[in-house]
Amino acid sequence: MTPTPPKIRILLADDHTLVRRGVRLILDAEPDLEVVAEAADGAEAVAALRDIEVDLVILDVAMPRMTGLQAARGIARMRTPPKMLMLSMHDNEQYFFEALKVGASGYVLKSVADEDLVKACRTAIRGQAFVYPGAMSALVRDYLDRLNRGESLPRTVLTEREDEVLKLIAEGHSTREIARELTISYKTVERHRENILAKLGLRDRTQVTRYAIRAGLIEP
Amino acid sequence: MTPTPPKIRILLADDHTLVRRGVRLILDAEPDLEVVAEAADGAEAVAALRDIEVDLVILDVAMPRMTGLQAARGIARMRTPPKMLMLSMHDNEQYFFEALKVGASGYVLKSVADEDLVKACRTAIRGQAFVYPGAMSALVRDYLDRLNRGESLPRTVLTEREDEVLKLIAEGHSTREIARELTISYKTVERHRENILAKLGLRDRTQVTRYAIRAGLIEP
DNA sequence: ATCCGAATGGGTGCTGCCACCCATAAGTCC
DNA sequence: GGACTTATGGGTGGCAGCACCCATTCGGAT
Repeated sequence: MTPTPPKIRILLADDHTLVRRGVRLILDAEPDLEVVAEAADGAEAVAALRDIEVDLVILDVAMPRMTGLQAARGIARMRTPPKMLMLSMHDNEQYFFEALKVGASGYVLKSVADEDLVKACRTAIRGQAFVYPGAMSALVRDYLDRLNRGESLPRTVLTEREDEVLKLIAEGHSTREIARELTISYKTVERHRENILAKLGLRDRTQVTRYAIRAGLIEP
Repeated sequence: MTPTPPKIRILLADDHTLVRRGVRLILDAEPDLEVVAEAADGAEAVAALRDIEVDLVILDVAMPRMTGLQAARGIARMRTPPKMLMLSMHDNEQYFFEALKVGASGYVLKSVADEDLVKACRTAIRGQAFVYPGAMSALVRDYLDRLNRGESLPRTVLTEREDEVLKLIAEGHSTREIARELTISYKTVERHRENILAKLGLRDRTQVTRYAIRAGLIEP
């Protein structure tokens, strides 16, 4: 009897039972992959990592209590963090960038085919970045090219001040209110807002709100 | 050899491959249930119903092109509509009421346990309403009580048209875009928006966005 | 027959948002 | 020392959002 090679140990975090079923079904069918634990939210996933050792964490981007992105930030700060693969419902560039920013090795959609999910796992384990196929925009391609050439880019898009203003905008405050809150001029807030919209490629406050919620910066 | 009883024929509509995997895995394991077709969005589901005959349609509430709720409205208008079971990611009253309003027999969360999903299917086929367990708020309980006493529904605050406008506003579309989308006047959209703000007690589009996300009407 | 709600559309005016233009002080990087 | 970024602030103009006002049509309920 030949000894089987060690399998890639996977922690699966998603709040939807049905999704966990589907993913587990696909991964456990592979000879080199094994789902060794499941978590129903981000906090649970982080807690589980303190008890068991895994090679790869598959995180749903949007989960209650602690979103996948928030969890990923925490996991990335561990001493020997496992690889991370973000699972998302949204074919969305902003999300994708957020995921890479927090240290994920890949980003796959819940609408992916089986083989792509398996491929993403193996790619992530090898330490390479995986892009969900079929939806790779020029923006994403550029980003990955730079990444592969070793260029540093993880510069946070927004400055600290812009982050503050972003949050206040997303919380529904008017420009005037924000100015009062930060004790700066109305015009300065407008300037920050302009920069935020330009940098994130958004059009107005409504989109800022959705962005901030997606990114886990504020609660809905 | 005893003849097997006819299985309940199910159409499964969800845009996420992984969810379809999970649901099919669970249902096909039951002796009396059989997933005979799948669809990746609402339009596909409606189209499929023209070709094949099913007893039950399981619809994801949020799908591209045509949402599950929209599809359900269309299906309900068929000559002999199949039973409908809405599948949602959100433990959310607004969604639940919407589902019942369009004629669904049940509403289950994607986080349900296997048995509950199976139970929901069988309950729907018997023509009874199914409420996802564990998340039945007082509001829902009241509603079902009234329903069982034969009283008419307390009607959701917003009209169908207002719901449409609400979603489009929350998705970041401008008044002009919405007018074009719905092929109505700019002023009419403004009127709907005014009514929405008044009815929900909101002040502007930003708050509408957060409300819609909180209510689970749109994805962040 | 009447009344009401829902959907449609118009007018007017205020205010806020957003896109351009401009500048300066302080800090960092090379 | 210059180049660059960040944070600060001003001006101007256009258009959108929002709050009021108004009306018509249609269908269902009383």
